[in-house]
Amino acid sequence: MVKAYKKVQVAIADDHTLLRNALAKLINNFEGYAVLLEANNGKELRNKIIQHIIPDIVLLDVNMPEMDGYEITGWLHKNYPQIKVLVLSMLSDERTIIKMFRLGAKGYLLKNAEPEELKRALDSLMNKNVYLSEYVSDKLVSGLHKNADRDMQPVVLNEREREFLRWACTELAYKEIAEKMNVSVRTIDDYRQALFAKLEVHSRVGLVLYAIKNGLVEL
Amino acid sequence: MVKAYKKVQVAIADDHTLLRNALAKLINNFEGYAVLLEANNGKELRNKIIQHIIPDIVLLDVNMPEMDGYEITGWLHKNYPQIKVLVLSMLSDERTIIKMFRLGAKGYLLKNAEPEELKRALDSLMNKNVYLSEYVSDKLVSGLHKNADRDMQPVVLNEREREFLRWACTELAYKEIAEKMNVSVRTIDDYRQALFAKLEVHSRVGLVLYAIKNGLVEL
DNA sequence: TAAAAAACCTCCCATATGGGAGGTTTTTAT
DNA sequence: ATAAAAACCTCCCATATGGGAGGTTTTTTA
Repeated sequence: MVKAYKKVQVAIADDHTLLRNALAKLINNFEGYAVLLEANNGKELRNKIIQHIIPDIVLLDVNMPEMDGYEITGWLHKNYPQIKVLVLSMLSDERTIIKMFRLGAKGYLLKNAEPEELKRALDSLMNKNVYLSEYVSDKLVSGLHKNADRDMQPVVLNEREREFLRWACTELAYKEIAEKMNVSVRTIDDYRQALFAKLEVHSRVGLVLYAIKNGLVEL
Repeated sequence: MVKAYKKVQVAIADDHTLLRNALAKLINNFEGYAVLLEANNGKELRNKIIQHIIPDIVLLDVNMPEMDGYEITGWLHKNYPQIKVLVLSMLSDERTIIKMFRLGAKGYLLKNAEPEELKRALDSLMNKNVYLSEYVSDKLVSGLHKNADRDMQPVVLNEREREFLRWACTELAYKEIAEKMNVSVRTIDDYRQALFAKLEVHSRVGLVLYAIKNGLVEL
């Protein structure tokens, strides 16, 4: 605390209070870093930044209520491009990783990383403006290889499709879903086919998995 | 560090290294508590305890690879009943909570709790041998109300059923799963029926939802 | 205002899924 | 040693699901 140089200011946004606080402690113990602010979700983070509490680095959970990691990353990239976003996630799928980098993230860290890796990531972000673990680099490269186009533009669902998707994550048969949504079973078939195409799945289980992975349903 | 009295020895088992380490820091900062050991999963924790590294309290994640929270809690309760288990979970469904308490857990904490609540929980565990947050008490009571019998005895799946359940959370058809598991489709039907009965669902979507809610599959 | 797309529909068909009645063999527990 | 259970199987049947060809009506957008 008697250091003369200015510490790197870190912001943490994560709705898991326990993890967030613990992370803050961890980071405050890192040489040269200090936690400037903590937020429960993207909206809270944005509000504080708007009030001129400007961190150098934002440590961000992908899945948050109110304003998730995607939104806030996009907003930061647009309005405060100098703030470096380090994504902290439990998910290790290509899509999420690629999506976050496209939105402007500078690094991606899995939640089961070692604390040393977090330190390395922060250092790398300050020195080289980017952090890529071997694991993430692999995912990025192989991901870019595959579908240069489709994976890049985020999937957009309309309200009707989202509603159907939520019902699909239910033990109701399509016939029953049709009744719930006041349409014929055939229309449900159309929703299903549209979603199958958009989400690149071919079964109801695929729909359920997508919906859960992307937080479109409550568990 | 110059305290005269003996600190309460805490063990942490969680596969999220970052959270685990951070939690350790947090707890080491609590007056009167010290982290004795950290483990990546239940099996690792068990091995250390067998080697006579005996904590007073175990802080346990429900969802871990190798040996999950359920197994290790049952094992601890049977072999080291004096060790108090505090469950740390992201899930807040009645079933999980009730299951853990039946298996011998002494407290249940959500991962988005405040650090203060963790401190309170630890204190309560040492003083009163139990910790119930208001939230968890509610869930317990309402849960007990409903199905006094079935919900109480924890659902036990065997290895074959768990394997099938993991495949069920896949876009593979049962026929393909049968090939993967080297059994006939009819045998798969048996697994399915057994699971439908045990988990009280009646569709594949129900299986998927259960598996995800209970952390039996990786997302 | 014309074209496109979104929202809804009918009829058809193959395969997947869920459910029931029965059976053998191997493993586990008493 | 014997009973129970777990693990595996055959055959049958009804419904659910996934996929295709085609159509009307309303809303959006160029």
